[in-house]
Amino acid sequence: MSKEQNLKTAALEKISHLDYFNIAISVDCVIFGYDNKELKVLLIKSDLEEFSGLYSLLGDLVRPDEDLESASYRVLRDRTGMEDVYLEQVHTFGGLGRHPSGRVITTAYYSLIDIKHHKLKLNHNDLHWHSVNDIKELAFDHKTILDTCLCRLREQVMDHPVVFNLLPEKFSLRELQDLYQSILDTDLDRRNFRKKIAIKGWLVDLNEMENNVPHRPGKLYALKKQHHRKGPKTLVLE
Amino acid sequence: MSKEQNLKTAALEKISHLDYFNIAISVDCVIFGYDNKELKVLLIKSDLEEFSGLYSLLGDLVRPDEDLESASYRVLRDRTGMEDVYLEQVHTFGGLGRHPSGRVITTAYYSLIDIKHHKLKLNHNDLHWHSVNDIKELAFDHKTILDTCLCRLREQVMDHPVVFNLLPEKFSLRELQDLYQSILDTDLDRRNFRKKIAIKGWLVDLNEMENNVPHRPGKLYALKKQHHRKGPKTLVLE
DNA sequence: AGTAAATATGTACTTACGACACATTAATTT
DNA sequence: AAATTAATGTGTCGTAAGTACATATTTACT
Repeated sequence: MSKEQNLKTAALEKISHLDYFNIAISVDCVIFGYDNKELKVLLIKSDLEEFSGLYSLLGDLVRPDEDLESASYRVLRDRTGMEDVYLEQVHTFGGLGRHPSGRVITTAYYSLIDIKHHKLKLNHNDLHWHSVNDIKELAFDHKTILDTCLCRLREQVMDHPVVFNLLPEKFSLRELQDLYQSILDTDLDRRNFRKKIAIKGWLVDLNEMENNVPHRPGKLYALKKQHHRKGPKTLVLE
Repeated sequence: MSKEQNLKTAALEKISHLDYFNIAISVDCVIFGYDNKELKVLLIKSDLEEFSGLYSLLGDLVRPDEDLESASYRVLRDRTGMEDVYLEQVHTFGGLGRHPSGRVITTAYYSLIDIKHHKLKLNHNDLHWHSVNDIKELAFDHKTILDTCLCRLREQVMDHPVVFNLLPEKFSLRELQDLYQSILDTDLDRRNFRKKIAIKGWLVDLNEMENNVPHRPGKLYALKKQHHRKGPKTLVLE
């Protein structure tokens, strides 16, 4: 290798080394909620000029002294005031042009919370629940991120007892079915749905009844303790 | 806010800003192969003193001008000489202590290649195929990464035609069953396995026979063109 | 020619899934 | 108080897929 090439290589390496650390990493949380028979997601008005008028997911840069889950929980805590929330990593998005101010790679998480239990810390802020079905466009690549997380949620819903995090502790089978229908965006046969849920063995019959419903009240159920899934998803290996 | 606090905050922000860009991001590839009825993974001797004697996955820092898939393909190309390889993102690992030289967040991919078709570019290097079952310990958190990717592969195997990337173009049903058994680490009933595969409709009967086998030769099959899955996994939304 | 080893195939049993109808209960209305 | 309304609660049948299991056939090898 010639002397010039050596110099050139050294210079390149120097630049490269600096650039390697010129990539920022963030987390974005797709925070799902459920209300009025609709699946909702928590969004905030984008503060970037490029995306003025558009909403975006809740996210933040990852700090040097926290891991990815900690960063996600910080975002969740700051925005919703909630702590023990179901959280699951979905995908990392690293496209070159995804952030107008520079190179930012983001890891997307989805989480499930009971809307009723959270006091929006920030009514002064432009933070609101939006019906997932109504969302056509978001800032950055956040629409893709949302779609990816929704897709993951739909994959999970029948095999894992996660969506109970969207409901109050006690619920009727009708409420549960309505929730499933919102998530899957389909109608389900009531008898087959009940059979399917019964087989899972996830629920306990509380021997209580709904009240304050304008019709015959249904039985109330709760998720069995052993199936509670709060906190970050634990990797189940093998 | 007092003046001192202001100064303090400004200083903190300065430090924080620098630190934000003091996180490096890498990709690690779990490159699976299949040979001698065993599932293999491509590993290299770790070059870090802390992990001397241990093997590690193949990875590299992500360059500022490439996205995550490009970085993974670069690693694959450099190490195996192969281009059109199945690749799927699995998980991002961002623990604080995972890299001894500093903060490195890594996105893990797995890929599937036909061992026979790749000319190990680097026999001089300490690059070798290892039986997945024999691996007890790896450098960094790479054992966890490997386990996570193996877990994902097992989830995919029955529902998606991906493992054919591990086989030559033409194969017998016995070879395919052996492969499934290696991946799932179980015995499968031959008749039920064939029925299950037949129902998928993934294969074409080539009307050819094995040869050079020391027993009655079986029919040869190939994956239908329409089910070929090369390149990076395409996100199928909704 | 005989033996060994693998291929190729079918049936009976059980379990899950999907379509579908009717009696019951409580709140509301008349 | 009786009738109406709207939702709850439950069972069957046909179909599709999953599992367990045995025998005849073909080729290579000795």
